[in-house]
Amino acid sequence: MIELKDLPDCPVETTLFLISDKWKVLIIRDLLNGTMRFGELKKSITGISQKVLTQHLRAMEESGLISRKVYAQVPPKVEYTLTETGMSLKPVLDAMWHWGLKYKSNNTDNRKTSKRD
Amino acid sequence: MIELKDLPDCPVETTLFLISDKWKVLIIRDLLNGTMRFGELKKSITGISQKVLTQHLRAMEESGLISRKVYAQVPPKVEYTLTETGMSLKPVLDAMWHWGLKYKSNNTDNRKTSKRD
DNA sequence: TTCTATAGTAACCTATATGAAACTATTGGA
DNA sequence: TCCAATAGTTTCATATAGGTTACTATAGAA
Repeated sequence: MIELKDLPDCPVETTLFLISDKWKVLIIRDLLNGTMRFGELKKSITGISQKVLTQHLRAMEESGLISRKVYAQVPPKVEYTLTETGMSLKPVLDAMWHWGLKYKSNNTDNRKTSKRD
Repeated sequence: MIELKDLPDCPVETTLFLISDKWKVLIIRDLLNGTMRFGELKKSITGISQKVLTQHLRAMEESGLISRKVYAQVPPKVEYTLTETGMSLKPVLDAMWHWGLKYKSNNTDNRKTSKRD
């Protein structure tokens, strides 16, 4: 379990400590829409390898962002769900969503009105 | 200059494309309080090396997040300031700030009420 | 009996990020 | 004359992240 003393003083850094990672943010983005199985995550997150996905899921479980539920069946079925803590990251992701949209639309506008290329 | 076609479809990924990086976020955190000189940033961001700071500042200039102003004097004086685009990341950083605070306080509470260690 | 599906793990290799240290330019001051 | 100060750049070494492939378990279906 992560301990308080391991966390940076600055709250922004604390957040970065837990999710300053492209893959983790993308996992959260997907799980915000609900529980997913391992294979679904792998399909959904373009470019992630099985190893890296597993590593990040383990780390996020460790820091209390997601929970892992194993079904005792064959072939295996494992479901990942955001914990309340993980869910509470929604405002962060929302802010990123809005900013990303705006950045792209600004880029478009600049291109239209720009005098040089 | 970064072009629209280089950006991912998902707005969250677009944001990550530009700031999914601990150092960049910390630079933005500092510059949200106003213009800073190179040396001030270096002092303020614990653990960053000169080389890495320079690299990230260059990249952020490239993506239009910050502007760089060189004063023609010796010893050199270079100031970095968030552009409007960079400034518009404040809601993202704010959300991270709040979340970081909450995560830490939850961690404290859990520790107090937890039955096992 | 052999294949399929799923969620991994393990070993090995490569790529990327970062760190450390030396070096640069230039002016004013001791 | 030589040093301090600032904002770098360059080179080389290392650390961390990620990629690839092979391997595992096991119930049920063909």
